Amino acid sequence: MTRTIMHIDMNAFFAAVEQQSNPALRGRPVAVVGAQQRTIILTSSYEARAYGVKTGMTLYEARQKCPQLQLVKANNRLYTHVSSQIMLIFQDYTPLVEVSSVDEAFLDVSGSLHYFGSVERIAYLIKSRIKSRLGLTCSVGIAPNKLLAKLASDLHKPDGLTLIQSAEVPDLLEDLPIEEICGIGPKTTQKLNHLGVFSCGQLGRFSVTKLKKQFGVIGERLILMGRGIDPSPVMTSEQEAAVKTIGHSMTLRKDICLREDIARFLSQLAEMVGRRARRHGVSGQTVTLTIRHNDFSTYSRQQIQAAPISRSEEIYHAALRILDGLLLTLPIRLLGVRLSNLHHFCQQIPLLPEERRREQLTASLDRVNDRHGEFTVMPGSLLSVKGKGSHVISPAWRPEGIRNIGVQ
DNA sequence: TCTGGGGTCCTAGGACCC
DNA sequence: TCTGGGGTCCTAGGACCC
Repeated sequence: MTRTIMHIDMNAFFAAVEQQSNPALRGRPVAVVGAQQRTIILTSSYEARAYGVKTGMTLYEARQKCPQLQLVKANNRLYTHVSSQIMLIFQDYTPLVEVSSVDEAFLDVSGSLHYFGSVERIAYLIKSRIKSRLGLTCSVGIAPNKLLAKLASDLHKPDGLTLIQSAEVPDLLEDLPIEEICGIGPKTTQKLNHLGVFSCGQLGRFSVTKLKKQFGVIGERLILMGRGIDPSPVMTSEQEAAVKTIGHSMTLRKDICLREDIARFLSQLAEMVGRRARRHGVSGQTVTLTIRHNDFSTYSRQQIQAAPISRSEEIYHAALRILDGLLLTLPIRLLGVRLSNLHHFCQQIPLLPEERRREQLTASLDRVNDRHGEFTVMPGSLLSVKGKGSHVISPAWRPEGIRNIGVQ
């Protein structure tokens, strides 16, 4: 059966939200940056993009490109709040909503087409509601599957609406560069180019055997990608697999060397991880310590615990044991603590339909929050203890207000 | 005062067991 | 006077995404 999948991608989301909440920023080159000292460009407005400012750039680089760039520190509470309002709008058009990130979602509208007349009508309604209620634009892609819907939403930005019909897929893909496909990154592109594959058309016709030899399991998927085939369903938060790892890491304001400094940060990271694990109702048996040195060399070491743990002190001590087994020679720039091998230790089964719906919403918002690291760490500078000069990591940031949003 | 943070999935190699 | 082979688990790292 032919499906109708919609991918909705908010345009320059963080920057657009900032411009919306502060009119002085409208029409100007704006970049949203992390709250930490050592940060990068998280998102930039279209005005800033015109100067070449891009996600991932250092502040220095961005300022070189655009000296009058307005830098705004990320206001995660605001973005999550706006995001949740957008996700609620989607629910009015289909229950099959997959929240894939804070500013993106897939909708399977196959079953609701007849209520609204056409898929274009649904797209129009969604776009105009987001625009009038929140003042934001989005790009909508419509196609028979997620892969193509995602591709479609990328074709026209900002404020785009792109429909890909099954019949036009071969023509569209024939000359499309492979790197346009979600899932084919720089390394894979490079390897494929080396094999003489540059377009999706070429990829779709390439020898499966050769691709499997070079890429393993991915090889088969690559062929399908080249042909625009993707049977994966739109997964609601209910259907989605349980979280598999919970971790926090942070680039420190200054590089550190002393064990007591390292230990202090580890205890804070362990607390953040533990708190989140307990909130999820899970404990984990594997603890991983990640270290990045000032030369950017990065490595991780893990240890299996005798039994699953979720208490912060236990996670902390596990991380410390790993640390004490290492020979450190360089200053440390980043520390990370991760809990995996997770087991559920309690189950809640909401019974009432209302409760159930609320649970579902909470779960998707949790994902919105949890998937984005920049939402979880507050600036150490804001919380540092006066006089002591210590860097203090905040508790995992959580939008308290979110749970109070009416579900109507 | 150059380079974030949250994840998922896959793989290669080694340990270990039968 | 020789050196199997399958399976599973674990570890560390890499590719990729937002």
